[in-house]
Amino acid sequence: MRSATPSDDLTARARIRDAAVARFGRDGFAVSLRTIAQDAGVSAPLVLHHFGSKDRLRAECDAHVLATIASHKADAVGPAGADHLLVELAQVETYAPLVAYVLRSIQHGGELARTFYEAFVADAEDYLRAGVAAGTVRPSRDEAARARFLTQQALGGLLVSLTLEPVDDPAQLGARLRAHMDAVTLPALELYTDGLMTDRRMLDAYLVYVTDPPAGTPAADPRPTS
Amino acid sequence: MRSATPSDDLTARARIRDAAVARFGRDGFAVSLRTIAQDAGVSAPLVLHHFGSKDRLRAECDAHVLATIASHKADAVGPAGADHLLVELAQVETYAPLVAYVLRSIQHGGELARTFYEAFVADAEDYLRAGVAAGTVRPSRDEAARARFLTQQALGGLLVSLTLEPVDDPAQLGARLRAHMDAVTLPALELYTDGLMTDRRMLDAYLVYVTDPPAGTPAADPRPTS
DNA sequence: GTCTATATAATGATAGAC
DNA sequence: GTCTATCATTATATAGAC
Repeated sequence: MRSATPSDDLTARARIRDAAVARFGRDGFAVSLRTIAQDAGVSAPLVLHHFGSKDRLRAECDAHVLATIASHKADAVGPAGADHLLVELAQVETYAPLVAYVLRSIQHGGELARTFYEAFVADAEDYLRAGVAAGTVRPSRDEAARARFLTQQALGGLLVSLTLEPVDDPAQLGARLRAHMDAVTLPALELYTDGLMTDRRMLDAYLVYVTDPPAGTPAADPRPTS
Repeated sequence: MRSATPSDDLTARARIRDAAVARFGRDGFAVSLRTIAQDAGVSAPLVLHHFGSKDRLRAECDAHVLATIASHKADAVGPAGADHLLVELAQVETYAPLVAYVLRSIQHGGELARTFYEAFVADAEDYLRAGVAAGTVRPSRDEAARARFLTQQALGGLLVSLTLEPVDDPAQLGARLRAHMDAVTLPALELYTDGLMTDRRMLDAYLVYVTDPPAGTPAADPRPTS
């Protein structure tokens, strides 16, 4: 294994790839190849010599980020949901750019985003199932929908927070995400512990509605949309 | 009052503005002025003649969307949160492009996004306060943080869903958002009614931690981050 | 593998006729 | 107010020397 020190002691190809991951994550996918080349200390055409096109460069970044995070997932997995994993990973200086890239990816959509999202949903489902089995988590009438819902909201909340108040210095991403967790932990734990409502009327009304829909109204389909 | 039929019987300036709102909402803010001009049935330089620059055109779109939605908010306000308002508005054909624009705006960040977000948070705070006063909503240890949290998550969930599975035909935005609500209602109502946990241990542990933080650890600041 | 020089296409913006 | 013609800039991408 090599030292994890960035940019030193890497093939130009890898240096370009890392620079691209960092820039894409920092500024979005509209950054020019020139900027990336400059970051990597090479000329713009060399980027294309190695990767063929901007799209293929991005695809390679996707693959690299996916593989790297997947391989280090086992380490970081605590009692966590989708957002927790990202927040914890971002604390490690080496992984922060990858986390930024993942978040940019989800913000913009695309294949990698869906892949990560589905993996997060699957993780959540596992974690919730274990909780239900252990008796610490209440069962749901639709476990799959709940896992999807919780993941979507947690990830979305993180994204909204980060989009509306962007991180200027990439080195501060970890601190920024930690601040987000700090702001969110109390209301989240309150909600997860006691809920929001004082009675069951709304839930009961919905359950009646969904089993016996009023005429002319299509029955609500509890299948996931995304 | 004029008929609401789009594109007909409007000054060129207004037609351009509407075309820009629709295009920006549909394809994002990277669309070219030429495309917008074509949609409006005018030449590209005329767009600049009327608005000066692309940035000022976008600013005008922001202002128009904000004013229009604000003026029709009173109508649509039911027992709703941030997302509910947008979903309901998107059912009305005339407002769907404005909703798409707002969502794009939040996805990309910027001034309008923050303005809308803060308005949504304020609405949620009002609505929750009324619920607490009426005895239908449990009180929170930090009402402001809870309003922010719920708004952020609801809006973020909507955004993630829409980003990962984008709407192709703009006319279907309303149906798409309704499908999102359908997928989300059951788990949301379950969570809001019964919570997620079967005991209070995690919440109690956090409350102890936050009032008496372990040495060396900075006390968590429950202030909002965004 | 890496560069300089260049081709090509698209964008925001301007000039000036009508 | 609206157009056509055009400019300056920037983007991705290619050709070919070293």
